[in-house]
Amino acid sequence: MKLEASVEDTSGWTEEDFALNCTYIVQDQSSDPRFSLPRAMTSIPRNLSFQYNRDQQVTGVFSKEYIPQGTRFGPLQGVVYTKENVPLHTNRKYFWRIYSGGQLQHFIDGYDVRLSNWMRYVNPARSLAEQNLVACQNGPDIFFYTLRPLEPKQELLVWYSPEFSQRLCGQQETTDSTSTKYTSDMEYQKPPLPQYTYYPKHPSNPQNHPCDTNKDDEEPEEKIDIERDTPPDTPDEQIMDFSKKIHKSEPMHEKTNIYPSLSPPQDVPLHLHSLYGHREGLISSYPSIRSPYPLLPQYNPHYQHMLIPPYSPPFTSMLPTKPAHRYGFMNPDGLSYPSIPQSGLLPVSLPYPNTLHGGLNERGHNTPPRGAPATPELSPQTSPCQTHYSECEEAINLSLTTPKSTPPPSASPAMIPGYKSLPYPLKKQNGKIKYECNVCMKTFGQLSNLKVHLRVHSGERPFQCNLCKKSFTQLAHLQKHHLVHTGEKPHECQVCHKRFSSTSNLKTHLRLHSGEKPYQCKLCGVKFTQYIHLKLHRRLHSSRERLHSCAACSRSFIHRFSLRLHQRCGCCPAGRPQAPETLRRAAELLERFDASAEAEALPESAAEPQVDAALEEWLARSLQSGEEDGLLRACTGVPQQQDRATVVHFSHRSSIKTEEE
DNA sequence: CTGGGGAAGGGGCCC
DNA sequence: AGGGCCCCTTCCCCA
Repeated sequence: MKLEASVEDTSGWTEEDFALNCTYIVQDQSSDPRFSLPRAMTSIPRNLSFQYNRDQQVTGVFSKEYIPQGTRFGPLQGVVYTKENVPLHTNRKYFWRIYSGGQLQHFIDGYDVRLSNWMRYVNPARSLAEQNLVACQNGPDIFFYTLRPLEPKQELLVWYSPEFSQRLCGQQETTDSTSTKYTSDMEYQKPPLPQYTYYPKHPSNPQNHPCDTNKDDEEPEEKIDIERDTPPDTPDEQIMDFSKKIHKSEPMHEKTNIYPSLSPPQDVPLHLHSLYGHREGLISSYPSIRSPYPLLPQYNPHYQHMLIPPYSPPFTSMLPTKPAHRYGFMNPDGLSYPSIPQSGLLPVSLPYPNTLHGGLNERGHNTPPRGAPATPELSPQTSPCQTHYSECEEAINLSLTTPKSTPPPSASPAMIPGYKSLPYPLKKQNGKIKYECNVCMKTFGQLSNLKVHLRVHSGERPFQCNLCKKSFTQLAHLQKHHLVHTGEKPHECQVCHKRFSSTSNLKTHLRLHSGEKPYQCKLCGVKFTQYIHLKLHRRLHSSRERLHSCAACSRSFIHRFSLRLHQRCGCCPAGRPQAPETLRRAAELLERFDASAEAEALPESAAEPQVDAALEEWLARSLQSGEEDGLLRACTGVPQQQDRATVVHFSHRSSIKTEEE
């Protein structure tokens, strides 16, 4: 497997390959039931945005920021039907077929905007060149994977994986026969294309979408369609439902020309062929040609009975072995949502800023087990006719929380050092297998540790406090947090019997009794029980202006006499040559003296003997606390005394150590 | 302003 | 995979 940061060639990948090699998981946003907008609108991940037309209808889905290759979106959500319980008059434009063991198992219907997710709005790619998403069935779910990195403001354009196309085409006959089983009263007429089947017409049965509990919701959609002067998006007329949206300035005939293998029906102008045809699956919101042919006999009324769409990938490299079929576009967006304030942005009713991190999450619960085939048999099954909700609801809800940093994967490519298409690159260190984070290159001995670590980058916080809604990356953190609400303090100090919520805090507290101060200032030797106190203390030193700089090297000092010492003792690289390690340690010690109380007490104009005396004093004090100083004395020429013989011993130490008090 | 103490969160390792 | 634990870090408040 390739590990370089280049874009991986996925042309030979199976659906399982996409599942196993995907690096980033983008989950839907949770839909707050208080929102008036449907789930299809509110579920859009934060790193994506809708594009709207003048009528505030969704015309496409765009990236808001850089999205790496190997990012997974989904699963597609909608109403689940089995073959047997598909309502006869349901609109099949948003049907996706789920197969198991080569057999059609059920459909996921994205028609109902309240029960489907944002993926219904993703437009199909019109060419291999512009395709950047591939639709794959993993288990019982359909996911979209990025085939290549998406730049900000790039439209998401999807097409089926080769396997997907194969299944769809391979099932044509099977499903044809299935469909005809319950079409006794249909007006059968041979379709113009051999792949078509017919849908039974039941004019007397006004059955609606089974989950359309509120019929009022349905009406505005139809009304808007009519107002657009386009055919209503009803089962009876859906085939006439071409889009009202203008897609860029590209003329339609260019689109059709992209797919010369698609066989358009006769009697229809070529440029209109792409407007009709898809009855299920990938349908387009592109469009926008108002038909100069108000009556298209070959589509109406017979096409309205069509059950099986002519699935056909538009790209030769993805073409199945079966003959190519027609490829067309229809408008999936027959809906209008009022009060969308800004096009291209999330609805303002969402309770979070749309600029937040893109929600690139770690591989979620939906992911098939690594190394195991992503088959329906291995994945949880969804019962028929129930809303196909994500199994990651918990994590989705948590995505509403605000991680402190933007996940690097959503940043520019340059900020993703060594981005790889493999989720967990393996490394061998000392004979042991290490799992490497492909964002920060940190390695882990256990895969589970890496997975937890990845939440640092993804921003995923799967564990939410049900009291304050704060969320955490680890369950233990949530459990610890819960003590805040209960007031429980399980850890008691055996000395003063004060209680603490965590062992860490108890341990810090115990230092007060033991006198331990592990954090020492390198410059002045002051010690602290907590690191933060040392950090705050250091600021005092750094705030001192170092006005006396060495002309020969980059070092500067608070005091002029320190600079003189620096030049005299050979600490300056330009002076007496010293071994690099000796030089470093001498410079370090001089810096400490420069910041010491003894140096502070000296006047800037202090003569050399005065400075030497102060240095000697500082050394004595340092020695009392066990600090190393011999080297500095040797360097500075301060006369050695017998009682300081220990400095020779100390000079052998490799670094400044704090002696326990 | 600085030092000091506690509260709480976050990352990682081990089992 | 996930729980438990440890360590580190930061924030806040007070003297």
